[in-house]
Amino acid sequence: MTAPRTPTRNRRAEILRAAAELFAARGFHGVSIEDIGSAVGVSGPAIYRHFSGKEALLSEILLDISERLREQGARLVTAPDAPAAGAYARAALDALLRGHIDFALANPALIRVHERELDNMPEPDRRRVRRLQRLYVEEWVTVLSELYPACPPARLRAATHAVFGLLNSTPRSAGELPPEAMAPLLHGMAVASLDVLA
Amino acid sequence: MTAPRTPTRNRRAEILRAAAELFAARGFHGVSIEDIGSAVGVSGPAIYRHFSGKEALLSEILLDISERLREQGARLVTAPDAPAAGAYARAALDALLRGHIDFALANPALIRVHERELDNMPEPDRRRVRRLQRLYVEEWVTVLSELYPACPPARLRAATHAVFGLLNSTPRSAGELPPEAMAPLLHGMAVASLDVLA
DNA sequence: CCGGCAAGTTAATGGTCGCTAACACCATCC
DNA sequence: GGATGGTGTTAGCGACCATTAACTTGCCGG
Repeated sequence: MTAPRTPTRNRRAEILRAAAELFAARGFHGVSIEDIGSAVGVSGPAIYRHFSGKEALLSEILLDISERLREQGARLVTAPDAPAAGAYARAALDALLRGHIDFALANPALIRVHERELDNMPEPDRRRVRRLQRLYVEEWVTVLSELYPACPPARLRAATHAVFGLLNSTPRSAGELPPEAMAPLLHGMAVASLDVLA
Repeated sequence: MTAPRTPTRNRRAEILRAAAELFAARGFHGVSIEDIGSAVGVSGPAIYRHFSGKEALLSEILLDISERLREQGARLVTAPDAPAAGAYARAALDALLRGHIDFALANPALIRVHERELDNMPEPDRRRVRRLQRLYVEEWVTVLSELYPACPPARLRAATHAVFGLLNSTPRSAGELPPEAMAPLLHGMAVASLDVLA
């Protein structure tokens, strides 16, 4: 009765978190299975009791990140009805920004892995991640095209990628400002930068 | 007389360019010496005729990038005299932006390597690159502190990193827009985003 | 009590990789 | 024209690494 609950799930989650942290710090090829094992107090091949291989780890990490971002975006955009055409889109953009910023500030390591390690994924899953990323970008483009209807889609997409670069700077500027100061700064900078699309 | 000129220098430069491209595409640990060799039509250990090892390649690439950026920044900031206090700083920021954007658009692979591979460098050189990067950031902060004197330095530094993220999005949004359209877009977005520091 | 399963362990295997060794070619200089 | 040095080549060595095999241990249902 006092026995350890959910024995497998905890280890799985532990391993995933440790692997993400290590991948963020040293890159996929710079981390060995042994490294990941000893990071959770277990040595080497014990990982294979929970995952089919090293690539499976990366796949699960990246799929989880992409799904969380995409789902968050979809939730916020599909949600309410339209008070006034422009005001709704403005609120949706605000929500997208807030969601992305919160995620980036809370999980700088995940953002780093998401940015860097796509090409090290096995093929079937890579396509899925790319699809999710594309859908997420399209959420942004849809909202932005409502705010800036005169702007061609290619320009909206380029601006979206630029804003992602801005928001994802969190792993690089770690420690410069506390998160409570960083969040509104990034929000303000993003909104202002997008206003040149008008 | 029709013999190949500057035999060593060309090979060296060729190898550096190929290595940078490969490092950008697959990451330092994802590229083998054999890969680099065959990318320049030479096989494997021939690289060691020109470089002492794989890490030396990365060192030379990163030092070159950091020095080019820093030198460019220093040149533009130290250059002219001050017409009006604010107008000069405005021009200096414009020059910094133009320089960084031109570099990023012309060399997306180098930007990628510069962003990602610092930790794979051997220690003595890593410190030098970090110093150059810090100096480059300080150029920006100095100019910005003139434009936004009320803004605390930590905030200026965080904003600078964010703008770098925005400008360095070029490798990710490749092909969305032609460079002639991308450059003014990034310039405008950066200027606008920095204006929230006022 | 006991068979089975989940989750570890260490040892071994096969492959890749960085790097060195040993040798070959060819221009140039005395 | 022979020594020299720069630039290649292929073969081999030692290290590391992902993965598998074989074995241990402890919990838990019957």
